[in-house]
Formats: sequence, C-alpha cells, structure tokens
Amino acid sequence: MPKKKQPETAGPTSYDVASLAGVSQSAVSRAFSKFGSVAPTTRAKIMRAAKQLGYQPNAFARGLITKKSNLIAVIISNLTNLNYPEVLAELTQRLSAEGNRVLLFSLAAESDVDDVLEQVWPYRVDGAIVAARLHDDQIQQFNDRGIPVILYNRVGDVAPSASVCCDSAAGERELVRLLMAGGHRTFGIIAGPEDSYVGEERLEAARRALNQSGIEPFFFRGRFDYASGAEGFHALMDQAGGRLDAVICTNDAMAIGAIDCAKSTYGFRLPDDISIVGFDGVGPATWASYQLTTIRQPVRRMTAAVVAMLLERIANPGMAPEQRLFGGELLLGRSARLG
Amino acid sequence: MPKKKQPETAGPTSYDVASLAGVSQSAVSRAFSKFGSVAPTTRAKIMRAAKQLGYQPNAFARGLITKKSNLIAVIISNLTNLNYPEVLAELTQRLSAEGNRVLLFSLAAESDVDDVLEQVWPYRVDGAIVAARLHDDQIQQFNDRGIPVILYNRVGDVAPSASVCCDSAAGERELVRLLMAGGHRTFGIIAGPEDSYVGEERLEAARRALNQSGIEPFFFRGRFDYASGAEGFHALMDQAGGRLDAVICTNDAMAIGAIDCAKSTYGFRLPDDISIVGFDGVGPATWASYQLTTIRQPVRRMTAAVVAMLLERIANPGMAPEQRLFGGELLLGRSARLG
DNA sequence: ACTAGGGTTGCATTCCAAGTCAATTTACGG
DNA sequence: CCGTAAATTGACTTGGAATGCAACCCTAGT
Repeated sequence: MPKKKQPETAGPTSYDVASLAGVSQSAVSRAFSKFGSVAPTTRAKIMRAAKQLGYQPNAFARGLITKKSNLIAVIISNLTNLNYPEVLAELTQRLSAEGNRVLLFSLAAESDVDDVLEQVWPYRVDGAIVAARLHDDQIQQFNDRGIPVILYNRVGDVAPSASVCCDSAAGERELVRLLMAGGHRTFGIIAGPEDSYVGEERLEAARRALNQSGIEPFFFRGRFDYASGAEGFHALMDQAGGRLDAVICTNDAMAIGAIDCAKSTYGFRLPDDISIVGFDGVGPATWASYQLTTIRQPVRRMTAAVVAMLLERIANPGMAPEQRLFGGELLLGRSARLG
Repeated sequence: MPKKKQPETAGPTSYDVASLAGVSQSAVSRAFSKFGSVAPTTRAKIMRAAKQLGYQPNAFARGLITKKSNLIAVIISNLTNLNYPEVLAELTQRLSAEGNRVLLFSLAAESDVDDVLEQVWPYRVDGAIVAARLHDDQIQQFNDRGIPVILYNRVGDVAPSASVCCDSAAGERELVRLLMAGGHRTFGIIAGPEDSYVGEERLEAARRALNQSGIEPFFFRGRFDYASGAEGFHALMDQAGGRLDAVICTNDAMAIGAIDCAKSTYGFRLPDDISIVGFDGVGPATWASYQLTTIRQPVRRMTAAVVAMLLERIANPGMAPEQRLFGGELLLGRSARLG
C-alpha cells in the first residue's frame, strides 16, 4: 500500500470556515469561544459556514494555546469491582455535562500505576480522579505539574490530598454494634486483599470494634470476589469448629459468596443459623436470594462531590486539600439478625 | 482572585530539554520519536535532561502536526449493563497496551448520541468503538471524517459497517432446541427494551425457533434489568394461567430476576418446576443461588478482535468493512432441564 | 457636523513538537 | 591522507486556534 503524503483526513479548519463566510480566522475563533466579541450577524454567518463544512474546532490546537485540555483522567484499579461501573457511569455523565471529557485508565495490577502516569502526562489533563492506590511520590508528581487530583475512597499515605470517601469505620462500627445487639458473640471476618485501601480500613474498623467488646474474630483474607467469599466461609467454619455466629465481609461480593456457601454447602438459613453482612450496597445485594444487610455507599452524592471538588480546584489552583467523608446508609436486608 | 498572566503550569518543553542537553529542539524530538536517527550518546544526554526536568512530549502539539491523536473513542450506552464493565476493562487494557488511550463516553439515554458525537469530533480520535445504537447517518459522519468505527454487538441499520458480534441467533436457537428436547412445550419470553439491538435480535431468533416448532410463546417486554425480570415472570405466569414450562430471557440480569421471582414468590424449584435460561454469561450467572443455563459471550476474544480490527483499519484506511460473528459458549447451569 | 466611546474586526504572533532539507560530522575503503 | 557514502545535526517551517493590539465602524452626545 503506497503511502500518501496528501493531507487526506485534513478536516476543515477555521481558515476554511473564515474564507467561506468571508471573515477572518480570528472571527471564527471568537464565534466558537464563549466570551468572544462577535456581532450577532457575523456569528450567524460563521455558524452557517461551519455547519456547511462540518467544522469543529480542533481541541489540540485549542489546548496548545489555552493550556486547557478539558480532559479529566479517571484512573480505576479494577473495573470488575461491582461498585465501580456505577461510579464510572456517574462520573462520565457528570463530567460530560460540565464540558469535560474522560480519559480512562484501568489497571490490570496495582503496580502498573507508574506506567499509567507516564501515559497521562502527555495529554495535559486538567485534573484527575483516582480510585487506585497512589503513593505519595505519585501524588507529588501531580502536584508538581499543577494537576489537581481527587482520591476516591482512599486518602494519601502521608501528605493530605483532596479526597472523597465513604466512612468505612463508622459503617463497620454500626454493623458490629447491631450484630452485638443481636446477640452474636463468635465472629469471623473475611477481608479484602492487603493492597486495597478501603479493604484494610474496613478490616481495621471492624476488628477494633470487636476488640473493644472483648471479641477476637476469626480471620480470612480474600480477594474481594465471589469465589474468595465462599472460600472464606469454609475457612472460617473450619477455624471456628462450626460454631460461628456472624461473618463480617469487607465487601458485598464476598458476602454474597459467603451466603451462597453457607446455604448450599452447610444448609444454613439466614439469619436464623448465621448472620452475614457486607459493605458497598451493590445491585445484587438487594436481590431476593441474598437480601444482604450491608452499608450502601452514597454513590451519587459521592460522585457529585468528586466532580464539584475537582472543577473547583481546577478553577482555583491554590486551594488547600479538602477531604469529604460521606456516611453510608444501612441497608437492612435479611442476611443478619440485628438487635 | 487575581488572574495571573504567568505561564504557571507551563511544563518543560522540548526547547527546555534541548538547551539543558546542549542540543537543538529537533534532536529532542527525534530522541522521543520511534524512528528518529540520533546518536546513542546524544539520545542518552537528552533522556537524562528530560528526566531531570520531568519532560514528556505534549500530545497536543504532537497530534497537531502528525494528525494522530492515539485516542480511541469508546461509546457505551449504559454502563450498568452487567456485561459492559468486563468489556470496558478489556478494551482499555488492550488499547493501552498498543499505545492508545481511551476517551470514554457513556450515554444516559440512547438519544444523546448526537450530543456525544459533537463532543468526539474536536479530539480527532483515531478510531471509535461503539456499543450504542448508531443510525446510518451517524456512522456516515465517521466515514466522512475518515474515522474508522467498529460496532460492538450490533450492525449498521442499512449500510454495512465493521462490527464484532456474538451470534445471538445461533445461541437462542440452541437454547430452544435443548429446551424442546427437554420436553418443554409452553414457553414465555422476557425481552429487552425495543431500542436494544441485541435484545431484538435475540427475541426474534428465539421466537422464530419456537414458531418453527409450532409454538407461540407468551411474551413480556422488560428493560434488561433484574426488576423487570421478576415483573416479567409474574406477567407470564398470569398470561399462562400458571402453566409454564420454560422462560427464555434475552439477558442474564432478567433471567436472574425471573429465577428469584419463581423461587421466592411461587416457591418453584429449578429445573424441576420450571426452566429459565438467559444470555450473556455474566459473573452472577454462575453464582450458586442461580447456576444459570445461558450462552456466554466470549468477551476476551471479542474485545481482542475489536481492537485488532480497529488498529488494522486505522493503519489501512481504505479497508472494506468486515463483520465478525463469534459463537457463544453454552453454559450449562441448573436453571433449565435440557434434552 | 464633530468627537468620544464602545463594540467589532483583522493582522500578526503564540503555543509545542515533528518533519524537511541542507549542512555538518563520522566512518571507511583505497 | 583523500574522497565518498552514511549518519547525525540544526535552522526553519508547519499544523490550527486563541489573543494582544491597532484599526475600524457606528452610535450618541453636544
């Protein structure tokens, strides 16, 4: 296939529109920018010509000179987390409504963050939303470049960064309190992978709440997925010699796996034989087969907050980092006997 | 807040690197482009200077002159479809591995497509992957601009376009055949919304297969979600006066809703009292509470094909549209009694 | 009629990296 | 040590839109 030198795909430029409309290129530029001063009649002429040619301003040329890309990097670790699709859909739509576009990065492994950042820089994004583990030096790279970042459901390791989180600790404390009130005394915890921020936070909160009541729970480390929930339930039952009152799972996917295991393998009925609780409030939690008792993250409010905070920080670069913590809503299912 | 005129956020440019390394800007450019001819020692000097300054080539300036953005638009109608998160994760990672970035667009309503397209054009994307309903004139707009598009799980209304699909018809035919062999004679179908391409395709295929055996199924139109699956099951039971052998749902989410309804409301046991099948092979299909019999879309192979086709078409703009149809894999659960 | 003032408009320049082309250096055979 | 081909290098131009500035228009006040 011979390589053409012709500007084959060269779309119409502002000059093309200008000459068709009989004005200068500057006029076209002003007609397409929000605050340009153009006479209404001129603008109309320009718009007509633009439509005729199918002209749309080139975002690259524009970004080059204005130093604004209208791009927001969204970095998410594992999209298969049942909670993220909803988050992502909300984010894209909200950002879109504000005139921003989403540049999506999804990590296969947490360790890929550095590679991803290298991919982010060339696009001069106006801001970033990160739902993946960032080290302080990685956050610092954003700061150095003057790119506002909002962490979603995590906070910086050391230095404070802007973030929006669901209050894991409060949620777990409430669950423990209610389970205790329901008379449970022997507990198991199925935790997420160690490299998950929320996972560890929930684990710590649950464990501490139990310890304060003098309870040392049995423990299993899962992977935040269905299969490891089931594995975990088996493992905890083994550890407890079959005497287990309640299982706290640090997310819903594992809780659902645990419920299925409890029902199908052990023939348990919930909440009579055992109580199982989760965290997140994902769609399947309310399905009739599970009716999970869990803490629902206020996804809509959280995403709205992320977008608002980010745009605010983009507008005012100097702002001090703000951290917003949203309380979760108790979802009363039938998977647990509470007090 | 006083507006600064200073180039506050101005990152280092190739000129900065050039002067620090004691070479010309061209040299820096060549050092960063794949086929530039630079002496190894010069390249090393440049890279050292670049690292010191934290320099990354500006994708906008590069795109402006090369007319390649390395951006791929991914347009998805509703991310909350249980099937799409996996698709999206696969797509981003595969595209990323090939040096492309994903510009994500998610539609709140199908009718928003035109708005979204307006948002796409300025970024001069190299290609697009569309899992949303596109009209022929919308596809034509991509063609006019010389932007390759691949449709995911749908084909063009009239004009042929490149596409990657899972074979709905074959899948539904197989399900019907197996259900018939299992002795079922009274059927219900729970379909998706009318504006879903795959939904209608599956519906037609299932209906035709049944008609060919002289069966006229009861029918309910759902919305592809859990709730409408349950509603549908109720409705079909009403229509059939309680005598229903099998229910075909055009996706898994509705099948799961139907199963829960059958179990909890009617006290049915599957597959003894009734058979329910779905389509997609999403994660929850294999959960112990459902063990859905369904057709699993080969998501990995399909996404790999999409990416390969798209990159191929970007490299060779003239290619005739190709359509690839992937057979689904029968997932034998326990929600249906088959022959 | 004359001028001040505001609103429009065009010219020329700017943003940054890549490609062109000619100049320069290097490598190597004779 | 020279000639020539090959490799390397830099000055300059390009791409498309935004913007400072100066020139211009028109209106309204006197």
